[in-house]
Amino acid sequence: MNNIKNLIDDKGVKPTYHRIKILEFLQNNKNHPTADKIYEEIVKYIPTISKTTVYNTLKIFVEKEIIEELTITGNETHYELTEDTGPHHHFYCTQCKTIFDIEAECNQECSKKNDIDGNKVQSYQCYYKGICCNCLRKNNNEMNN
Amino acid sequence: MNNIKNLIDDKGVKPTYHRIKILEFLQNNKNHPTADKIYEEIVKYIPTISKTTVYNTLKIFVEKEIIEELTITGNETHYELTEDTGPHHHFYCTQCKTIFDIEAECNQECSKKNDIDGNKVQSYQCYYKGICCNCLRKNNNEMNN
DNA sequence: GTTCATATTTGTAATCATTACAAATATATA
DNA sequence: TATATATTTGTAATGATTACAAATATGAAC
Repeated sequence: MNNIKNLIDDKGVKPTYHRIKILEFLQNNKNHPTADKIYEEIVKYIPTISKTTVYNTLKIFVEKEIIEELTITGNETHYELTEDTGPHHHFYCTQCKTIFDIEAECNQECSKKNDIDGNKVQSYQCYYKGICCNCLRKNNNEMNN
Repeated sequence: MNNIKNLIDDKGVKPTYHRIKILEFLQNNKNHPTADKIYEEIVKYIPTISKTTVYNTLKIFVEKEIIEELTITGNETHYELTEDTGPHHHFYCTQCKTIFDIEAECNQECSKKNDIDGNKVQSYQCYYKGICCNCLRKNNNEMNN
């Protein structure tokens, strides 16, 4: 709670109750939620919160690089904390729509560049799309029945 | 023209006039156009074409892996030919909204995997977001005036 | 060539995430 | 306490994409 407050404060963002709760949720949910998912969960605890506030807050957090946005699926943005856990890739399962982390065993150097060919880099993302192992197994079981 | 016809035919897609023109456009425009941009240009030559046809066609092409979709910006999908030019990254300028290729000097091996940790890979993308060198220069000039 | 089944295309309406915007509320400052 | 500023809220608008049914074209069988 307090470290979250400081995290926001340090970036020059006023740590309001709403903002703290949203960041807290992202810290406890590493499954790359969408704005809508965040709203659905937060509204259980803050019934008066509006979806616009969630969008506004997420936008501020992205600008301040407190969180990062993942644009993988094409129709909704997912969010994650700007982690201290080092660079990682993402896997998006087109069947169950889940996004999960993939250890980035290669291109560590790419992720650290803040300049490439004279262009100023603000963020770097890599993602795989495909069928996750859970769905593969499920599909296989259904085939054999 | 004929090679495009064959390219479509080989993938089991009937090479209709619309489909050939759409693929032809993508072959001549390497600037990662959106569905809307493709429609705008094609409709000049085929005034009766509908936007739905463009979307349908692009979807078929993606399924057959004739083209690839880039989901970078979060609010619209960009398309490019599944190139024979080897893997590359993309740079998205948040100021001028341009997408251009970046030579992939690292992680060549990642892009070739069709299995990662037991998950079946269908596509792989890496992108940078930031300010391109043209916009940087422009911004700099404006500052000095 | 005609008939029939199928594939493709079209146009319109719906969907859904996100944003715009102005009013309402809370917060901080004098 | 009064006033300015920041935050939050609710509603309406936007815009890319999809759903869907009707219209049209294509191809095979006769």
